[in-house]
Amino acid sequence: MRAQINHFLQKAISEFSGKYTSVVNYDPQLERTRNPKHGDFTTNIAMRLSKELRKQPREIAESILECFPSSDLIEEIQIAGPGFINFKLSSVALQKELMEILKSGFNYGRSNFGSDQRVLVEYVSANPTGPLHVGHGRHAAYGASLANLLKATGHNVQEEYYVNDAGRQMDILTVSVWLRYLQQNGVEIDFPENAYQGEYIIDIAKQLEAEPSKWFFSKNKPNLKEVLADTKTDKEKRLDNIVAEAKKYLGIDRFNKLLHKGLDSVLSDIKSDLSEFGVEPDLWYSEASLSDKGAIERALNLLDQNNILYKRDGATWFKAKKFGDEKDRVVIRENGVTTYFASDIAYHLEKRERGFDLLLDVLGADHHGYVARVRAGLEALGEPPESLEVSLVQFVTLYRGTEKVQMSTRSGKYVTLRELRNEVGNDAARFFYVSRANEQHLDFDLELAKEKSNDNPVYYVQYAHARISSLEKKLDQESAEYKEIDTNNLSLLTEENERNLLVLLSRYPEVIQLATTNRAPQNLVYYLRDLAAEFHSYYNAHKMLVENEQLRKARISLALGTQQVLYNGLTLLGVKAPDTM
RNA sequence: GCCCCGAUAGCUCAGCUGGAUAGAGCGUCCGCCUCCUAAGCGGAAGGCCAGAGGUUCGAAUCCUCUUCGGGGCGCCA
Repeated sequence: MRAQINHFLQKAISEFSGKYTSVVNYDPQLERTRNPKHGDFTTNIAMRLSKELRKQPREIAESILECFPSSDLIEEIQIAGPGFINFKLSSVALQKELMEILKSGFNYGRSNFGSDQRVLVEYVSANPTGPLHVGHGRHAAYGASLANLLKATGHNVQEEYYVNDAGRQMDILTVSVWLRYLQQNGVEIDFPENAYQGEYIIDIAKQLEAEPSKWFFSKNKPNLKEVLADTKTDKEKRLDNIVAEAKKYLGIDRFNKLLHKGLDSVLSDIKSDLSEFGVEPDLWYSEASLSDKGAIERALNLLDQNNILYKRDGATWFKAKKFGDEKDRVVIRENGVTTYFASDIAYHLEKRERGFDLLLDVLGADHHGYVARVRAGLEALGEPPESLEVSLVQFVTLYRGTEKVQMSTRSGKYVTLRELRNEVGNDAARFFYVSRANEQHLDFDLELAKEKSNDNPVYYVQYAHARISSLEKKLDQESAEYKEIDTNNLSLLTEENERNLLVLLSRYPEVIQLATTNRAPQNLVYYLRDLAAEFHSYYNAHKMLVENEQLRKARISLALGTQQVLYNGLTLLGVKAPDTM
């Protein structure tokens, strides 16, 4: 719709500007109006050309309109205010659009706007050291919705979860399980406060009891007393000592086997949690696999060949500053172990090598400092810096009514995504998570999300869909002739409510495109609320199933078109469109 | 100290690639079910868009500074 009129306008401008060569390719910037008094679309082109052409905007507008092709899509064109050109859509145009919705069904609003650009959306990527919490839920909902939007607009999308299954945190996970297991078996242990505290560790340890042979435990007790009692050394160092003791006691093979017990357990919990939440990454990319196949070494070698690495204080540094970062960064520590950052350069290089044009990372706002550094890494390896795009997601604060729910990751006392979903339901969770701009802190009110009332925006939108389903059900009880749908008399849709609804429906494809370009699913959320409101308003003001057959069928068509758009939009957000409520 | 994000109705927030009288929900107040789902609708009140400059025909939107919040600045991940 918009594209069509934009096309006319461009033609008119280009014809008009034959006399003024400088303005041939002006983008008309056709926009929807806010105020219905100004028609449906508006352009400010005349005002923008005014200075350059040294003419009054209104005069320019007149000239452009002389070149504007006549079309049955436009009912009225007006020059208004300081020089806006306002277009009012004809009822024919609106009817055509409704027919388009009914014909295209789920494809309505989809486009090839992205022209098949290959986009890799990486999101959540939470460390596999414990269950997902409510913050990760926001990442999941945002990332998945964004991926859906990109797909709907013709991008070739891969969704990925990067599993940080390497490094110290895995060792800590392993000893956390081990120590809990030992406790269960009568070994007296003062569990370190900086090991993982959560209940789930105890659960994993309990599952070990079912192992056929107790390969990770033997009669001779580990020599932990000394290590644990050593309160003089730093507690992090002490934890490392415990790890060392565990490796010594178990041997590296058994230690790794135990590590995988813990990892698999946590990861399978994360996978099922996300899956139930409607989030299914195409690939779970293992960090450990990167070093296994030598990708990190290879990336570092490439950097070295380009003379971008140097040694200092026993460590190997990357000249990040040269590429816009605020300081250089370590890639190989003094102890010979590569840093997380090194893995990340390797991973992102590898993404590019897999052929992705755009690497879209959804990260926590606390990672913002890290963006410049990874981008620097890519650039140093000859990749365009703009191939990495990052969407930062701010934190979530849970409220129960007005009361803040206290959480602390350290003590393992936090509300998990699973708990949240069980309490408020998947639909409310998905909807609430993406209602807020990703860069805004989100206050998530559990009470409101649970509420089955008009206060709850999820139900409000779903209710509009269900109401229409209910109409259909009514139709089904009637004669074949009565329930037959035909769109031959859409011109009978002359009520103000009907026009408003038709106009709003025709905006849907533009909203999808806008939400995608802005990386802003909330644009769609607010649109769906508006659409639901418009429908509820119409529904209350006018009866759908009227005696007059032609009018009835026209109204049913409108209702079905509305239902289709609600369905399409909710589906992109991962929210169900129920038939009954 | 440096960097990122935010500040819009009593509350929670949209709007931010500049447009014409600044929007929604909640809350407050007044109405609407012998009628297709009242999980709904109609109406009223409520604003110096944090402050000050600047750019522009035009600024909530862009730039600068200030104030107040949140977060980040590791040879952690």
